[in-house]
Amino acid sequence: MNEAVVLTPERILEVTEDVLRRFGLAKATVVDVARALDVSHGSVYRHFPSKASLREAVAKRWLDRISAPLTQIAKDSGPAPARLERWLRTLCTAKQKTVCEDPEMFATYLTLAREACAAVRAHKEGLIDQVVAIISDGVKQGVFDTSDVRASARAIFDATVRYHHPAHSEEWKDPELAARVDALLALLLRGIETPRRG
Amino acid sequence: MNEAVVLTPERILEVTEDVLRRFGLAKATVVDVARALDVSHGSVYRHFPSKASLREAVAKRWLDRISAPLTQIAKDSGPAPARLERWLRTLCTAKQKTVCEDPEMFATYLTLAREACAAVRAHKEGLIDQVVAIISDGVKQGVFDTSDVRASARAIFDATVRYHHPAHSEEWKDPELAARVDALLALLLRGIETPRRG
DNA sequence: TGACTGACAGATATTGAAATCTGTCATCGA
DNA sequence: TCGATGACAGATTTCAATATCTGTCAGTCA
Repeated sequence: MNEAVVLTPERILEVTEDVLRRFGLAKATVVDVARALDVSHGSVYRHFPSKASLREAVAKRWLDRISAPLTQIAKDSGPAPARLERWLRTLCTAKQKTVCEDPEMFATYLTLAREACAAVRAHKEGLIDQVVAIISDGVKQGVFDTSDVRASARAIFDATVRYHHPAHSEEWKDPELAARVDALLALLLRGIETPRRG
Repeated sequence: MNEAVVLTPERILEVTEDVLRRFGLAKATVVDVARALDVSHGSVYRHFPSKASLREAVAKRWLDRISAPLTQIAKDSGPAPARLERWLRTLCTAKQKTVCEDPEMFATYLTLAREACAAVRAHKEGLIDQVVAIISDGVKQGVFDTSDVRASARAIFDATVRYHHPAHSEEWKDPELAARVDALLALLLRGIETPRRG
């Protein structure tokens, strides 16, 4: 039966993603996951208290994979405006790449995320914190001008929502997408940068 | 039968909205509409070629009701920045008011709009045109600074999407909503306004 | 002892037959 | 003549019986 490999939550999650990819969200059952792991479905319940919590964990893993490269940019040093722009572009491209390369899996993750709204909330809060970090740096560097860093961070995050929120993924096929993102980012950076004399 | 009132598309649409409100989107049938009008359902098909086209017409009516007050603001004269802000606030509040006062009907309109994507596209184009008009005025008045009026109009429309696109209506319950809209609009206006010396 | 199993009850999903609805059109009546 | 009607075929939805799944737990085995 069990091929001498220990059953860990991590291994269950990997196989679950596989099963979701093969069967689709609607058809994938806990029994399928257990079968793919070559254990009884009772064993899966030893690590996850419910199917919902298993789904939530898959959603969380996906959100964490999105966050990882962004955290790096937020921690970097260097001019804040370029970093803010790179951070926003990385966020948008990450989502747009998934939907483009694997639309079915994107739809699956989207549904899972909708169910795991607490995890999504935490994910968003984490992202806002990163924008706060970059903008704070910018204020220290004298290149950003704002009286409320957190409010500005949220405003910039909200303003770009159309290009990273899955609800708008249908509109990412637009051939003018890149130009529109450029225009939006330029506008936002102008809105937060310290006016240069001249 | 017919109470001496002529059967017009307009009257059908009014009654259809009524039927949708009473029965809900899923249950409302063409037969229900015909019954409410006291005619046979064949008569309804004399004015609308299909149920889909009837639904589309209801969606269009709703979108037009949203547009109407905005068109007025776009046509007004006066300082462009204040007008742009008022236009955006009116757009956001119109949507937020519907979802707050009649969430079921809002959900109905939302589904109808999703089906009538051509009508929605035209609606959006019309709205962008209005923003273009306001920004053009601003450029003439010397208060707005942009090299591409249409790109700026789209950027501003996109940037506020979170506060007027129905996909985000769940997030409009946030008690800090007003403050967040204020911060966003301030940022956007700063981004497009001609820098003042000082 | 402690991870795993598999039988079980209740919840959920599937299925196919029956009912209803959509869209058409020959016919009616003003 | 021309809008309205209502019977009809095919598409869609409903509903209830049936099958499958979720989550539990007493019992097994290393």
